[in-house]
Amino acid sequence: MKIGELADLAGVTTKTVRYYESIGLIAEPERTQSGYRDYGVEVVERLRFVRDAQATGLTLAEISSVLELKDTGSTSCSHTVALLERHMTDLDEQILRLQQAREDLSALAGRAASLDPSSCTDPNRCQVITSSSA
Amino acid sequence: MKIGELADLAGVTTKTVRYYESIGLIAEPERTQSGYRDYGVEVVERLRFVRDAQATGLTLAEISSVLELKDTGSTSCSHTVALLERHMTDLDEQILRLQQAREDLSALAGRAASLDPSSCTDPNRCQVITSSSA
DNA sequence: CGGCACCTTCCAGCCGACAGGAAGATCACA
DNA sequence: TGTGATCTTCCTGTCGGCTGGAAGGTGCCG
Repeated sequence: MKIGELADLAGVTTKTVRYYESIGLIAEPERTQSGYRDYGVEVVERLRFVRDAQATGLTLAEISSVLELKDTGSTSCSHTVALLERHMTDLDEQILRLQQAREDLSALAGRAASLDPSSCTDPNRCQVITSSSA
Repeated sequence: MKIGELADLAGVTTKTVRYYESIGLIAEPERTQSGYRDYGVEVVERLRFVRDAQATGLTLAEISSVLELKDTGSTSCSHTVALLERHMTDLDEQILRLQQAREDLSALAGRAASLDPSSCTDPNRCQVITSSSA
C-alpha cells in the first residue's frame, strides 16, 4: 500500500504520515523499486491508535513512549498505566484552571452588565477589567 | 521609570515589555537623552491589566483589542462584553472536551487495572489502548 | 578611571504538529 | 504517447508568547 492509500484509510494526510516517520512514531517502511513507500495493513491500525491516543490529549511524544513499550514487547503495562494516570492528573489540573478562569470571566461579564453605560466614558479606565480585579 | 523598574513592578521581564511594545500592546514610550525607554507609572497598571486578562485565558491579540477600545475612549463596553462572552463559550467547549478526554482516560486506566498481566505479553498489541476503543 | 549593572538593537530559537510548495520522478489510463 | 494524479526530497512557514544571546552604549559608585 502506498502512502496516499494509507493516509486515506487512517484519516490523515501524507504529510502527517511522513512527519510521523521523521519523528520515529512509525517505522521506515519498505520501498518499491521506484522508491515509493510501501506499507502493510498493520500500519493503518497504528495510525488509528495514534489518532485515538491523541484524542485523549496525549502528545505525540507520550504516544511515542507508549508505542515504544508496545514495540519492545514489554510484558507489563505499568508504564502505560502510569503515563495515563499522570495525564489524568494533568487534565484535572487543567480543567480546574479553566473553570476558575470561567468563573473570573463570568464575574467580569456580570459586572459589565450591571454598569452604568456612562461610567465607560472615562477614556483612562475600562470598568470591566481592571488590575484591581486580580 | 526605566524598563527594568517597570518590569519589576509589573512582574514581567524587560524582554516581555519590549515584546509587548513590538506587537503594539503598549505604546512606544518616551526616551531619555541617552535613548533609554522612560515610562510613566500608568504603564504599570496597563501591564497588570494584561497580566490579569491573560490569567482569564485571553490571548494577547484579544487583550489588544480590548485595550484598543479603551485607548480610543469607546463610550461603550459592548465590544468588551461580547468578547468576554465569546471567550466564555470557548472555555465551556474546552472544558467539555477535557472532561470527555478525562473520562476516556479513566475508562482506559480502569481497563488496564482489570487486565490479567499475562494478557500484555502479546508483542503486537497493547490491551490498554487500541484503535477499537475509539 | 575602573568595573559592573543596566540599557540598546536585532536576530535566532523554542514548543507542537503539522501545512505549503518547489522540483523532479513515476504510475495509470485512454 | 500524453497528461494528470501521485509519489519523492527538502526547506520554509504557521501559531503564541516569549527567551537567549551577541555586540555595543550608558549610569553610577568608589
